[in-house]
Amino acid sequence: MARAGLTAQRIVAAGADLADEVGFDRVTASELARRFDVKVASLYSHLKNAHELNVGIALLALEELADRVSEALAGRAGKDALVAVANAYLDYSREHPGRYAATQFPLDHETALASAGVRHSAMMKAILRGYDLGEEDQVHAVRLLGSVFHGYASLDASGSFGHSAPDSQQSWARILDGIDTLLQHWRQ
Amino acid sequence: MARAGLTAQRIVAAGADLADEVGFDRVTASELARRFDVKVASLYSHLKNAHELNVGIALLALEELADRVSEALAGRAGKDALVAVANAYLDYSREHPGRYAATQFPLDHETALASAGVRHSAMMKAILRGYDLGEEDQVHAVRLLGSVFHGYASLDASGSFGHSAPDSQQSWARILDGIDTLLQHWRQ
DNA sequence: CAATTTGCCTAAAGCTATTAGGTTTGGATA
DNA sequence: TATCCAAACCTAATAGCTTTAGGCAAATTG
Repeated sequence: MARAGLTAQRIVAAGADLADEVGFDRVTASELARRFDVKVASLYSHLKNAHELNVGIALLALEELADRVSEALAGRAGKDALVAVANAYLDYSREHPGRYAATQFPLDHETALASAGVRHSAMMKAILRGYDLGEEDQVHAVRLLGSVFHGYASLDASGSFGHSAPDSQQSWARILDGIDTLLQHWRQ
Repeated sequence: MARAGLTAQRIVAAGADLADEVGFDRVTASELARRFDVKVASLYSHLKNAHELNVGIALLALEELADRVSEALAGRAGKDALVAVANAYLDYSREHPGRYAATQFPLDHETALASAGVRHSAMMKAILRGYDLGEEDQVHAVRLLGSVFHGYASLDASGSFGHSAPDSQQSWARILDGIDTLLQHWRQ
């Protein structure tokens, strides 16, 4: 019989698609095998185990998201940059809920250092160039941005902002206004 | 043989403890059965299925957390209230990571309405009494608070703020200062 | 103390993950 | 072109988790 042409890459990519369809936590090697019309064991020639599959999806998602953020950040500064990056995160989490969930998958230190997570930190700091913050305040501000972006995306995805007026988009705009103002006046 | 004295309540409570030990996503009926020294099938006389177990843990955690927040909020206003509530969330997520993760478990609309989630919304709004916000801005502000509290707790738990200086606690204080200021000047 | 309900058990089927070892296939090489 | 070999895929088997069905024993109740 013809070969399926499996690759760690292709399996991980299919896993990412599956995650967006059914949720990151429901990605199983069995289902992927079914989709490739292949026996489950065959996947294990390409992946050490299910954990490695999850890590792969996480890394893929972090890269994709970093690319989008990078694109959003290019040629922008100050509030423009803030809003563009914030929307890049929120849009990604909405378009790719499974992939976005994967970005939260805990990576061991070494893997994390080699991941696009590093680019994410750098880009968060880059946003702050438009605001005048000291070295230490930058760290605090990056943590605030991370919390707001991730927290909002997470609650938005879980439907917490569901069907109560005013709609989520308005709150998001208002919150970003607020964060912008806050960053401008960060120094007491 | 003597009976174990199982109850839906007891099983859910044990599940919550297990969640804190090994993570919410690794809570299994099998492990709980082992802990009660009982066969797995026996649990199914008390719980419809594994999903119901997860929902139970989520509801338990939401109640506990609401109690803590309520306690923190009592007799406080303005920034005092903000900080106390924020710390209630963060402390709970640190002391009970599994339970905290459970609070994020998606509940169907009906269950959510009957849950302590309602108290949480109310208490968030209560924080804002100390700040002078219009009806609509309150919704936006509640969403901001939710995002920051949850986002920070989530990233803190995942170790994102891990071992890089300055430590997480300082950022948290600084962020709450910022949010307080922001709420004071929310009206343009 | 008998009757009935309730609690827990045995048994079984259907998933998923993982490992070990065998066979086929397709491309490289002689 | 014939052969070889490594990679790709398979069969088979073990083990754990979930869920259902039906049975026996312990508690409760009259």
